[in-house]
Amino acid sequence: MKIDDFPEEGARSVTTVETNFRLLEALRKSEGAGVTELADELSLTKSTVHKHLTTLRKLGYIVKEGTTYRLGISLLGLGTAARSQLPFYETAKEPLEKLSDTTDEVATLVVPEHGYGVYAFREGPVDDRKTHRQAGARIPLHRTAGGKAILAYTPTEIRDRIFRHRDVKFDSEERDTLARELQNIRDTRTAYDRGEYIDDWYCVAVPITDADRNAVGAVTVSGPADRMEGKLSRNDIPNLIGHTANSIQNRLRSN
Amino acid sequence: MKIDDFPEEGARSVTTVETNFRLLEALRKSEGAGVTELADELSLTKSTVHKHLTTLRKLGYIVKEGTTYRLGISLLGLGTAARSQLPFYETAKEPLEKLSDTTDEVATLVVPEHGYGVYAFREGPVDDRKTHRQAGARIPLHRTAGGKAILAYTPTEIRDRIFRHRDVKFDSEERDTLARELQNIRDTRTAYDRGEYIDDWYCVAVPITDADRNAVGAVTVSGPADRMEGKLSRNDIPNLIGHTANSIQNRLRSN
DNA sequence: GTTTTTGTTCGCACTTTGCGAACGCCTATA
DNA sequence: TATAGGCGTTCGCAAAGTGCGAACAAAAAC
Repeated sequence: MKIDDFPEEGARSVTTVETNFRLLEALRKSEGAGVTELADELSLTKSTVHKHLTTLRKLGYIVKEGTTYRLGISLLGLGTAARSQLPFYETAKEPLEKLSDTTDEVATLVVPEHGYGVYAFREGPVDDRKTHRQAGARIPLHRTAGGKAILAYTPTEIRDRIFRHRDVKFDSEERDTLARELQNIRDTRTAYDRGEYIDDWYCVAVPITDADRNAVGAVTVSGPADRMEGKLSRNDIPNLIGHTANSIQNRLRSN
Repeated sequence: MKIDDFPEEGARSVTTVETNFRLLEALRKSEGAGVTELADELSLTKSTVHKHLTTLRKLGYIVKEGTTYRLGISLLGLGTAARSQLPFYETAKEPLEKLSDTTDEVATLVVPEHGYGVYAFREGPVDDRKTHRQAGARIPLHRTAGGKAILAYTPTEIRDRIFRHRDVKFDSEERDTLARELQNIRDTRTAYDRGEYIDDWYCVAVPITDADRNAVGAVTVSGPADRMEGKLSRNDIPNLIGHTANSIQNRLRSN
């Protein structure tokens, strides 16, 4: 229900709000920007950008330092509220921290949300200022370990709807390969990404499913290709992830 | 600069954006709500609310399950991006986790932002679904330990500007009491909140200051009054916090 | 000292918001 | 099974407010 929640095309929407969020996303990427810079980037006039920024500043969601604008820490409040409403977040947090500790790699909790995977939690030995790796970042479902773990436990028609919406095209060969891979994931409960999504970055994932065997999330461990290669050959990682995922899943289902 | 960043009164702003964020804040508090409920709460028509929700859904920031709308995990991305742009967040995280571990209480990093304190980080043994205690939540500066630690290292004229903006009124006695307390904080580098802000909840804080001796944040430890009372009498907590704050401060200043 | 680039303000045309009313669906109750 | 009241959704339209452009101010670059 949640994973493929898209409004119908042509549904009426508020363009002013869209503009506003384009601004926020621009600020997210640029870590501090001025009015002209943002206006150029988004093809808006300076006055429009200025008015929007002033509004956000008044609301306390962005901050102005000298002549540059930045996202405000207050924005975290919306995200953490969303996260705490996840039925399994509080129980997942500790096991994930432990998982990251024992593997000494990055552990994440991925959750499906309108056709993407979204990191609900991310913890590990990597100081990461890259926004696309932080909690809240969106990742493609069909090219990541966590995403594929989720897709493997998602009904076909929903899967197709997602691909259609996200404009993911497969030729028939790619389609077969994916189908085989998903079957394999269902057999082993383990999904892999060997540098598919980010070069030299390996990731292993185990799905979390609800009582109907539909994916509600995935637990992942990821790290640099060479280091992960070694750890994987010792074959302990998938089991550790599996235990973490299972304990979260059990506590979820016993509610 | 950041702490008292307010747009001039009467500055032009975009009312549509304000409405949209009122909606998001309503969703934040209600953990899932329907169109009618939100329309009533915000005194808007159902059609207006519906259009805004559809827009946010299209952008992927909220999610519709059946007939209720919830905040989406994607919102986390904006907040984590803001946080990672803090010059001392990455270095502060680990010491704070350790502080929470050794004290076995909640440890936080509070940062000043337009007249409030904002939790940039919060970690501890309390499963907290209350939004006003999560990372990103805003707390009053003059009634909390973290806030007072920050105020103690903020120039008087900025302090007054904040109080004016946040509509905090003091009679002359209260003003004197606060002044004495802030002086005491400067002498000891330690601020206390003994149930002032939340009943039966004690908090201890140490400021983080920049090279000009202006506050850029505060490290706090907090917990239930009785338990904290005991721990404080053994007098180890303020020192632990102090060490954590100092190590963050040193690394910040050596950049 | 001059030129360029930046942020900010203002008034206005036109896009768009937000409203109200109507519709259809589902649930509760008789 | 009928019916009433609740809900979310759709639509057209008037009023409102967005977004533009031009002009100004202030700072930075040359």
